[in-house]
Amino acid sequence: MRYSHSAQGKTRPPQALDPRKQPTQSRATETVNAVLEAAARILEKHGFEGYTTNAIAERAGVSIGSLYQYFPGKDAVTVALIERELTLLSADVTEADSIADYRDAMHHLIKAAVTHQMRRPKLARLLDFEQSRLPIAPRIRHVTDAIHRTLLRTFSRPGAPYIRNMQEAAFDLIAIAKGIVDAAGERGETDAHRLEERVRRAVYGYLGISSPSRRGL
Amino acid sequence: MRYSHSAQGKTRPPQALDPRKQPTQSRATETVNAVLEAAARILEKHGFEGYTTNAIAERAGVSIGSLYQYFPGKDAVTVALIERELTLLSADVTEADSIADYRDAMHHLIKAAVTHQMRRPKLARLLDFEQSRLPIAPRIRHVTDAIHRTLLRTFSRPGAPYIRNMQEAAFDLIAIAKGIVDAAGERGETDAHRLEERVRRAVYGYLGISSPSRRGL
DNA sequence: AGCGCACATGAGCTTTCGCTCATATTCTAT
DNA sequence: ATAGAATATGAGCGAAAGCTCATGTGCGCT
Repeated sequence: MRYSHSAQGKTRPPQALDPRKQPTQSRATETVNAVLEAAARILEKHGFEGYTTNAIAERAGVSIGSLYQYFPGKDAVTVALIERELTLLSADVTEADSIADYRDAMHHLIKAAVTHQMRRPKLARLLDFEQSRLPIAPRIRHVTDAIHRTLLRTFSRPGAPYIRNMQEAAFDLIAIAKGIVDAAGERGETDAHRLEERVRRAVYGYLGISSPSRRGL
Repeated sequence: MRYSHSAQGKTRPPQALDPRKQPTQSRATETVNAVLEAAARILEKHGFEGYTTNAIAERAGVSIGSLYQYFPGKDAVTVALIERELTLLSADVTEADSIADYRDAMHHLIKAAVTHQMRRPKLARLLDFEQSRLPIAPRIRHVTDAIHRTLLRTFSRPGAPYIRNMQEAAFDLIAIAKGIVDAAGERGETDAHRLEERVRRAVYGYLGISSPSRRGL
């Protein structure tokens, strides 16, 4: 009976989990944001090792009681953080929908993926891992689905190569980008452009299209 | 703090000046193996959630005290398990050194990587994560270095394409394979051949060589 | 001023988990 | 058979972590 899911067992009367409910730039929102950023920073600095609710609250400058006023449990903090980060990525990714040329759209997608994973590399990696451990939260599902749909739409463009299994390809492309960037991040690489170029080679190879322009490797 | 090698720190008598002890491995080895396999099974079934020393000992059919007789701490169990799994991979990978043709060697490497990651997908994924969290154990370093060297040797074969940065390429290839296979494993895919084919496309694209045995994609 | 509501606080409860150590058991040598 | 070394056992200790709740504090309203 450890990890509490997003929903709650006990009768906790008031609002709890929803960070964006009131139109006011309220103290509640401030606290929620402070907690999320504190959680992010702790994950980046100490990993799961130091990722405790007490540490998060202290770093956020709020009491532990306040943290539990806005989040039903530790996992809810993590889920909210995942949602926050994925929303940033999603906003970037969906821009591809308004790019006419297929190649330009693909380029944009790869850049978005690499940029996201490089922005806060350790955080992205750790959250990714937690996401696989946690029960699938609808709020997260919603965001990842939007990303996925943009990929599928891009694959269906005029000018796009034939792709046997688009669903599969969408997952694989994300996996390739994450794989290369995460591993590089762990080794301390920081040059996003180089990484982008390498991811592009792998992705274009995967899709069976020749690398555009490009130096001969 | 804890971590360290798989065996004990005390002076263990080399056992067996008495030749009658042949058919059964020593009890120490039995216990160590039981513990490692128990640890593996718990990780596969419950993830880090249920990965406690008491649970490992119980599942291995030994007492918690015995576990600590052979391992200086919990992390040492994990390190030994990582070493055990990586050694299997390494044995497979280094076979590539005795394959004459460059393409055949690459094919073998990719197959080995995919097979390893697919054999016990969840275990491989979790151990991979732990490896990044733990201080670098020399025994593990040794095994991964051997794998890495085989990759570099393969890249240097006659017939191999020009590769600008072989170190980087070696890391990237492993990352691509892990990325694709891990993500697929999480979605429940089990067809190793299909995965191999996809990894090959990405890898060959990355290396800038056209995919051999052409299925039109 | 007085009242009541909304939220903040943090000491501390409860449980879990890594690990120890006093004791028991098994093995080996004589 | 007996001593003594080697090894196994598991109750339980100390620390850590998630979470609660009795109490405190600020604020709007009358």
